[in-house]
Amino acid sequence: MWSSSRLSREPSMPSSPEPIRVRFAPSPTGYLHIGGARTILFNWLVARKAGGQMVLRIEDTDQTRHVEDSVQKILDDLRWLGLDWDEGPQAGGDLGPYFQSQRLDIYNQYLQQLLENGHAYYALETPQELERMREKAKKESGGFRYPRPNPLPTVAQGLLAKREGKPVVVRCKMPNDDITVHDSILGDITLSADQFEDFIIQKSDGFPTYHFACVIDDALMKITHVLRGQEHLMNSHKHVALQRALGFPTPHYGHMPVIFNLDGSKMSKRDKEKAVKAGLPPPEIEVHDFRRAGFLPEAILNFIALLGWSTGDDRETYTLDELMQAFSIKRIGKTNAKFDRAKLLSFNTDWATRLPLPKLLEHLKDYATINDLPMRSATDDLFIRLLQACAGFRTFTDLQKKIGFLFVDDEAIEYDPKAVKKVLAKNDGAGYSMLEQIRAKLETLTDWSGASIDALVKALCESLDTKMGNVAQPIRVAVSGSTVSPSIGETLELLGKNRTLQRIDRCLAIRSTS
RNA sequence: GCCCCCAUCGUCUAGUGGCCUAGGAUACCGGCUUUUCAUGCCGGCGACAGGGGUUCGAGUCCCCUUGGGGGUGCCA
Repeated sequence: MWSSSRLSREPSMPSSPEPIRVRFAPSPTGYLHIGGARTILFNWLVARKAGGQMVLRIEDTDQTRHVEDSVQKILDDLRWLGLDWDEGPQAGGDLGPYFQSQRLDIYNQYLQQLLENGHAYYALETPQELERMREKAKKESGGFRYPRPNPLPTVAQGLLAKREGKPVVVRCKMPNDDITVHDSILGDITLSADQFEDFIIQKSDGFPTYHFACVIDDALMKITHVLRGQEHLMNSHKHVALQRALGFPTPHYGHMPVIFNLDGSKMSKRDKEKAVKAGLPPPEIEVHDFRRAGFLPEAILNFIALLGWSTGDDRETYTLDELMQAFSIKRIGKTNAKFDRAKLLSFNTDWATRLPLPKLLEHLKDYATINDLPMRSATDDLFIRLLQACAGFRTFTDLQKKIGFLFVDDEAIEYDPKAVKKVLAKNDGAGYSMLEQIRAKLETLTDWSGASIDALVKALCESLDTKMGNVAQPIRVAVSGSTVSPSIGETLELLGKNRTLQRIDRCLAIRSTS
């Protein structure tokens, strides 16, 4: 499952003294979001192309939002995508721990430093007080910016309040000068000092906020390049201020365009609940949704790589290895993109015909397993035959719809009323009569192979001077319950002679009792 | 409200002053292939948000307007 075809990697360039190190830092609040998948992809591509390292770090500083098992789920879907990491959970590394919740001592140490050198101070407002201030400011001027207390609470005062059990936070004292962030995608972004506010770096529960933990960890883990979503753009100035206060270098930043739904709304996992409530099928939002829906990781990766990045030529099909060769931060765009599932579908269809059989087999087994489908117990040989019989399929779900009848008991086949009416019952039961004729012929067939079944059907068509559909469709409906299955020879061969005849008999029997 | 970012077919995008009567992909429409569903092949429809500049010449540079997005959390 771990991408064994280790992508051909250039050995790291001996000429560059500073190896490129990137990170992906999800917070464990659920499954891996498709936008997060693109974030790690771009980071991964940068690292792998340069022979650098990929760090995976878990940002679990919000105890209230922590979701059980989500780290496991995120890692599992990352592996399924074929994206690996050199340091982090399950990979080890010298610069850990890689869970922020296990790094509290480290954060506290730097916090002391900032408190001592005056770059940070204790703030004593309660959340309720802040809320009131915010509301008041909103009414009066439309926006709230935390006013720095004058004089600042002393460290002694802060400590005392803490001991008394009051909610005390630590805030970063922002500089009085403008800050310019050099963004490799957007260019220089300058924010004037009057836009800054002294933001919280340690919460009253003793945990660091995202900004603080992120800046310290990026520095300590020697991260050189930070590619993240544009929603973080305004955070960079805070991060740069913190880096300066702490004496850390600033990594290279790049803020990527954001991915939205086709209607312009945010792609949110809540979209799924909303759709269900409206009686609609839930849309795929998280990587796991796509996995469960029968998409191929190669197609997903290829598709999301093209959301906000392109090479400039007309080529659209890339393997992960090819993406790595072609990738360049310089060619990341600035424009937000909408996620078009129809186009993903076409990529998937393409990859379904392009991927070598063993890969397809691996993915199909994964699909059958995570969906707990009856076909999951099939042998590799059978899976391969199914894949071949369904050539041209778009997703594994389409394949499942096409051959699912093979894994249902003969007595449990449900007949689609529409199919029965159209193919069997119409014209005074012409289809049933045809079925009786063909059943007799099939029974005498000794060589039960797709080719000879097809030949038999063809011969019957010719002798009756009728179209293939008039013969094949009644059989198809009789054995599968629907009008869709692989070619008729293939369908019957896969089912086997006994089951074929049994199903035809049952179909005819049901007719006479209704 | 304030601050920041963005702006080419419905969608993803190519395009960095003349190669653009704007290219590709997808979607859609039509045709062909076909024993079902798909696939595949051929053809068609379809965009430079608006207004000012700059220039011999603007999708490409500048300004304004409009539109979209983001930030303004003891979330990340």
